[in-house]
Amino acid sequence: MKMSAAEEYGLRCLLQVAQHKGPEPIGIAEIAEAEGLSPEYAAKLLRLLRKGELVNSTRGAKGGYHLARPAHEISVWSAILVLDGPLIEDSHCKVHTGRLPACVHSTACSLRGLLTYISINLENVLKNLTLADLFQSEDAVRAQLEAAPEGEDQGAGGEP
Amino acid sequence: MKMSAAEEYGLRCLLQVAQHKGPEPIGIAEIAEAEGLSPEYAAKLLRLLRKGELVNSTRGAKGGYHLARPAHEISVWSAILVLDGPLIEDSHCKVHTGRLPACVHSTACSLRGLLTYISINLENVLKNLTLADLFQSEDAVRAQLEAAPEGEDQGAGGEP
DNA sequence: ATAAAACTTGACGGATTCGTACAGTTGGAT
DNA sequence: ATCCAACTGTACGAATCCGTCAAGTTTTAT
Repeated sequence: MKMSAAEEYGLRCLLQVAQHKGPEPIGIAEIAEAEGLSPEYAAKLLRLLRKGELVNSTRGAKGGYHLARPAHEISVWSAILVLDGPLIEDSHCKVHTGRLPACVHSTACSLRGLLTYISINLENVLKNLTLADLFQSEDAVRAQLEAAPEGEDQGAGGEP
Repeated sequence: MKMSAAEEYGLRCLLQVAQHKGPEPIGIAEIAEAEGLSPEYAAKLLRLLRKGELVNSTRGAKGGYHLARPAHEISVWSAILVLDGPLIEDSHCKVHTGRLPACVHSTACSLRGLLTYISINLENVLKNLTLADLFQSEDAVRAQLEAAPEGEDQGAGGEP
């Protein structure tokens, strides 16, 4: 139950894009410098974000990245999904023939229920937290999260 | 944000120990067979659980493992901590000289606030879920978790 | 057209995790 | 006392993830 490097640094890069002011897109060099990453690594992460349709890229001179949607419409949850995939795969308990009612493992797979719930819980919490919210300070983020524990919509969109 | 193999299989092995009936401890061979793991791998995971003081071991003939405490006093959270360590390390944002108010990263480390909150949220949810609760079916586990969303004590102990 | 800036892609060592293998130690049963 | 079941610990190859590198492609500016 750890956050992967791709998630952490990918999220940081995404925040750099979101934070960038001005009509011109932000370049990889600038993002990499701001986060202390190599330009190549930043590029790799940005590519992930682009494939996840969280950012768009402009090529050529004066090119760079910009958000695909406004910051307050991009949820932290969607970024995590793009950067690291889902917490629990559909194939977690592989069904052999297609007619297996319980998990192949002996403990009747109460673990699957646990994992599913953890995933749903996390999704509910992070779906309503947007990039715009993360601009605030550390304390403000915690306050924000605690104010809307679950299933509440506070003006953000999140997933399309 | 994935569950590691050690967490998953370690939890399964722990459940096998908890589920075992009778005064005699359960052996590695039996646990491994039940979960479809190699005896050596099961032994490795059980050793972790032993070091975390979640199980005790009896050596010699007729030896094996038994829970260190009753199943309803061992929380899923404590097992996850033992098997995979904390979600966020204290050293996550390393402080260089000891007087740095903000994270060394440029985005003022709203990420740390995010991570801290995710960790606390998960802890609150899983602290009150015990091994005994996991014996139930998948649906029952979800119902149980949804019934006690946060910060409620329902008779379990968890950490010593 | 040409050059320069910027992104794209695949491939590559190094580190960590996964699962296995094997030698060593402990302790109950005969 | 001896044997054997059972746990303990280290060491190892395989797979995956991390981060880097170099070659390639696209686009703007001159």
